[in-house]
Amino acid sequence: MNTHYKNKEKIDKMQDAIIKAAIKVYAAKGMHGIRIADIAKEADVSYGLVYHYFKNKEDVLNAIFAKSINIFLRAIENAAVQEKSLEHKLNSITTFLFNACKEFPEFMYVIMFEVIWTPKFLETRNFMSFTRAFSTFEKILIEYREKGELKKSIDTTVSTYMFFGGLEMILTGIVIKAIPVEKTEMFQKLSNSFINQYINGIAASK
Amino acid sequence: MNTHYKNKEKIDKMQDAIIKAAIKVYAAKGMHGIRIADIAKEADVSYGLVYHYFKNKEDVLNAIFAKSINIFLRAIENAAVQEKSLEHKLNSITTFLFNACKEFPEFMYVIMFEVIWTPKFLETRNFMSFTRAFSTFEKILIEYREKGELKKSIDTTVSTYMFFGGLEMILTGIVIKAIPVEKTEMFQKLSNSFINQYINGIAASK
Amino acid sequence: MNTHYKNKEKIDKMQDAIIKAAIKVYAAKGMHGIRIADIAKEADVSYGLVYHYFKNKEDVLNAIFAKSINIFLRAIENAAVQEKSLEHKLNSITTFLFNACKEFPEFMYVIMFEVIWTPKFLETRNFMSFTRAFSTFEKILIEYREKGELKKSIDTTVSTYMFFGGLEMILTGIVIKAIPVEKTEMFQKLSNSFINQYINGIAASK
Amino acid sequence: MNTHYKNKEKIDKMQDAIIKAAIKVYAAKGMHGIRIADIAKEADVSYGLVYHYFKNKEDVLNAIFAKSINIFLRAIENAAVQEKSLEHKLNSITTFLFNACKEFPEFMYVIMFEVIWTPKFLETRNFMSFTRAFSTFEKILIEYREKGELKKSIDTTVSTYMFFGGLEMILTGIVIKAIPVEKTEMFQKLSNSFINQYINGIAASK
DNA sequence: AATGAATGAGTCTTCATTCAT
DNA sequence: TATGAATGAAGACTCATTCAT
Repeated sequence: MNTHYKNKEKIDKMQDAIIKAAIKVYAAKGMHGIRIADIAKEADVSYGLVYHYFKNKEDVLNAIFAKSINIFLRAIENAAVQEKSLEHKLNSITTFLFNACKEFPEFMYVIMFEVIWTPKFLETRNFMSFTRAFSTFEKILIEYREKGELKKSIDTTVSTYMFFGGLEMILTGIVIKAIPVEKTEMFQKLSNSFINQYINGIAASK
Repeated sequence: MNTHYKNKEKIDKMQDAIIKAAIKVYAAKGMHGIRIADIAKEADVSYGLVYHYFKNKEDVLNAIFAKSINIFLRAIENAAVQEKSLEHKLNSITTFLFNACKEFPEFMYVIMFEVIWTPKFLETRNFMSFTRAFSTFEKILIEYREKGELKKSIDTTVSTYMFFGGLEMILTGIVIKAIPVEKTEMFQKLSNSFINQYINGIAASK
Repeated sequence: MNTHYKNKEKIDKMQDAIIKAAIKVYAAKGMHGIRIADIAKEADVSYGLVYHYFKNKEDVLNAIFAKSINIFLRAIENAAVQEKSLEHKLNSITTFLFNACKEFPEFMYVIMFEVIWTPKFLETRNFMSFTRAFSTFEKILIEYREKGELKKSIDTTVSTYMFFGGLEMILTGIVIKAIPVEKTEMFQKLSNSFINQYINGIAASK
Repeated sequence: MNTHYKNKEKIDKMQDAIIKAAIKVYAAKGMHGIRIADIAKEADVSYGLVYHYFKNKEDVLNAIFAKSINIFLRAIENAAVQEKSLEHKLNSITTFLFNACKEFPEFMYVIMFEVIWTPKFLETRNFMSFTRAFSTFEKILIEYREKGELKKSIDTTVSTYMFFGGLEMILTGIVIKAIPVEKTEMFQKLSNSFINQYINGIAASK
């Protein structure tokens, strides 16, 4: 009865293993340097097998993107719905991403470097994911501006871009080790500095 | 008058034409999608000729980078030496880059998307260029913090990354037309919003 | 029975088939005229497949050499260890090579023309093979000179070079059909003439 | 009046300079490694100029051969017509070639390695030159055999091949420095050893 | 006569993808 | 399922040759 079900599980597990391997290779060789043969070797399967689980290379690439981008979106959307202060919401986003950097640096490397800025992804439906993330965030800002917690004068679009741009650059700095992070507490310090400065920049003056 | 001199000029002109074509192709196809044949076609020369002016593909890529990165560095270093207020300095950088977006969007596209974030460039001597830009900027912040114009508490590294990250993201938004800029004045408005929020975030409270 | 073993065999067989094809092409077009595409066509495989079995063109060329030179070395070293007269030893070498000419003329053509005299092979480790062959042969001469069977006055180095040079030239003559060999017996006659004259030239006078 | 004549001279001089350069390149890079650009650089002219003096690459190659082979032929044919003993004749040939090795090693390298054994040259009219050299030499042997100075039993074809083969191998040994020749007298010693052994091998027993 | 910029055919090599086992 | 042999399209690069100056 559930042979079928079991197979489905197996397929999912295999696909996941291949995507994980693909992300590693992606991190090491970049979007265009990535080769099916390398992915297969990293996943310790034959390259022929990759074609059982994915239609073609493009399909693997899309899977990498889909898996990666979700981490981002979920963090933001989770934050958006919380009944908390703006600072809490921002903190929830940054903490999540800083933790990801700490725990899956390779993964974040891929998000930071390859997935986000590859023109290919910006043009297609993938772009929508970012658009959604940005507009979800902007809505938070608008909400808090209307509550009077943020300056009336701020350009929420600019503020949104500054948030993601600034955060991304710091994460990148960490990932490429231009910003050294020896102790775990450092992550929290960086996160706090970032949020403080960011909120100071837009908060309504008391 | 001087044949030798003329030839040198011709060569420079040709190299420049090829780099320009290369940047266009780069903008359209990305770092790895770029093909010598396309560059040649774009420059309206045979692909064999590209090899008269450049040793190989790598050489062309490096030339693109060298040409691109300079725009960035010069803007920052020019700003650093001006005897003006912090706001003026930041404005000088942003204005320069916003103008570049307006006048050479393709060019900026390349800088934003390909050159800056390509792992290849982050590893080698090219990375130094960015390091230099970042540290030049950080020195400005430190200087003004010591003058008492900025909060003692700011982490200048975080602030530096936020500046470049935020600026880059906005420029990117413009370049990919996610941020629509119909009128030229818009550039100034965006620039002002950005600088205001940025300085508000770090300025010492009066 | 053992799949792994079978694969190894298959690989060896395929490599050998490609080398054989390569030798044919080599014989027809020479060291530099040889093209991977031609080898593939001769072996009746796609040129992509050549790269499954060999790293690159250089690798194929080296394989040709390795296969070719061995025929030579073995003949000489086998002869050296035989407990027989000098005449027998020389005969053993010449017979072996004459037979090779008869049975694998293309193969010998490659050895004679391309492998032996290609500067590329003279420079590297390949040269060592020849050095070894020559010095193995010279040791035989020295041994027989000390036994008193050869003139004390002979310069064994010159004699060694004369042996290989003379033999090579005759083999070449045969291979390019400048020396016509209609009947098999002719080989023995040529071989005898060569050895007689050679030994007469160096034998101690009775 | 003799402007025309002068031009002819100039042309000859230029052609010769280019061929000399070509031989150097030939010696360094071999038949197929040779490039017009290299020849031009070696001759210190533009590569375009090569096409003023030679129709194409093939033409240059042929010129190299023609110039090279003549050295060989003249030595042999001069020897043939001398009214001297066989030993004298052989000595005249070997001395000439050993001297060439001493004085123009690059030149001889080309003859030894590239020109002689390149299949291309063996097939066409160039082959005739060698055929002629060999048969001229064989006629000398036949003449002396009839005079009773050489064994009736020798196979003059084999003897001819042995002469050229042995001589070539020794010259090659010298050219590639496998046979070290520190002092000039060494050449004479090598030459003597060679001729002695050679003649011993074929001379009628007294 | 002389130069070297310009051309493009020819080759090597890589790698996604297919398919027999 | 799983393997890896086999295929061939695609692209970098070389170099003989032409031609405007």
